[in-house]
Amino acid sequence: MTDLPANRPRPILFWFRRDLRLGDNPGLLAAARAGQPVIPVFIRDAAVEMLGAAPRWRLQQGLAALSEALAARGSRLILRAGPAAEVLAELAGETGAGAVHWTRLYDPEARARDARVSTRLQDCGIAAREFGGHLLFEPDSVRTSQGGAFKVFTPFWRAVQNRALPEPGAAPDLTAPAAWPESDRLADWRLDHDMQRGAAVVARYEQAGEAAALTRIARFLAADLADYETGRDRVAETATSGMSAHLSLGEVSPLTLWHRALAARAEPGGEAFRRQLVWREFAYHLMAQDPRLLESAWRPGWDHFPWRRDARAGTVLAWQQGRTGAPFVDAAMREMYVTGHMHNRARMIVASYLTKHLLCDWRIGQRWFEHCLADWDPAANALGWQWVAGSGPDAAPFFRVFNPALQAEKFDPDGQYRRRWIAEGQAHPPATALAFFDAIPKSWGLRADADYPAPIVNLKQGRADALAAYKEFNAGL
DNA sequence: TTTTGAGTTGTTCGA
DNA sequence: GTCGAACAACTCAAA
Repeated sequence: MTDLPANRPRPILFWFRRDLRLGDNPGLLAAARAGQPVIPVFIRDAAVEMLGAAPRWRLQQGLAALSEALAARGSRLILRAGPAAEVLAELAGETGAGAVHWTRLYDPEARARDARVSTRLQDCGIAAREFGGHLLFEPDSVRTSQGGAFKVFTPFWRAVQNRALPEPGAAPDLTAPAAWPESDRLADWRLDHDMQRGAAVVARYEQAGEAAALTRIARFLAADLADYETGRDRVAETATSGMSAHLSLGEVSPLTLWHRALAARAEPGGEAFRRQLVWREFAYHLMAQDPRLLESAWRPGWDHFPWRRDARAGTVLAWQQGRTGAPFVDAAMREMYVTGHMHNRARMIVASYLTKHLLCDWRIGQRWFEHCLADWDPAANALGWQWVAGSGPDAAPFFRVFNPALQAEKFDPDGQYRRRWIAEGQAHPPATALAFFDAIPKSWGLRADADYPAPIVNLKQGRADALAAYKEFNAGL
């Protein structure tokens, strides 16, 4: 950075990570308001390499949308690959940038990386500034009366439900630098590579980007919020907010959703929806408190639960491939494979089936979801699995075993959801059910015109076995 | 320090 | 069909 004009203002780098939006992005707004050119950058670093196939594909969609949104405002998204500290230091050198802004993240890998980046930048005389925006409440701002961290959801909810929150920030105008640095081409990154045959199928069902998020939430608020408490359980309907992937990549901020739900004045649904946003907060607070939430049982002793091992490997495969013979479970697993999403209630049912009827370690399910879910989020996924398995904070009691058949009667009474995703046995299966066979690897050897598989486990027996295993485990705890 | 009330989403069984 | 109880005890959070 020797030959830079001395009189030109030094640009600010804005490092996008899981905040792929222009509106209500405090770090971006601060950069724009500083009156200097802003250079938006996304880095393909180890955190991107570690993503599962579906979330990495979804990231590509999100980056494409962000890039387009920036271009529409006369800006650009600069793409670079490599370790973030090196890339940012280098980019600052090329552009003469004096500061880097980004939005704070909370998982242990991101925190360690961001600490390294800060140090490296400061060593180069570049300011590193971190902003909030991924959460409604910073983890250390929600405390019990004794100053500790909440471990039960309801008191956590009560502590925050009436808090005044700032209004979301506007999408800023971004001043372009005198010259743009080089950028990789998004298509060359091939972030869709691991999806193979599935990428084209999932693409039919996914709308990525900030504009899509705002359109969808507007529809949800107008049509489904008032009846959210019961509507969100009917699995064949599109009565949920559909915000999970948008939130995961930060295409919309939780603050924006919070305020729009309040403004909609649709109770009691509005409160139920805000509770769901706070569940996301709760997961992040627990992860920030103890990152081991992501990999081991939160409840002491539960890492020694007698999960079944290799003898039942075939059952895990059947679960993953949607051929357990329990129609609700199979429909849900196929929905996930085809769309990259699974209805919230269905997630509980397939998780209960895996951990209880099949007595498989919850981490097996956690990893498969990490591979398949476009909306994958480290904190929410870990908490969800531990909650169902019984090893988590505020978890469901172990004897609460979902019966897939009964759940289907209650929440898919006319069988629409099951018919939508299971082709076998239907004379004219819908395109959704057939799409599964286009998406799966050929090595699975499944055919739409085969017979629907027989149950791999008797529901009554599976439940009894799970309760017996739990009882024995609990006696020795 | 002790006490008290409560805790996302279920199922089954018997009256 | 409907309803309440049992399923287990334990930990959390506040008074």
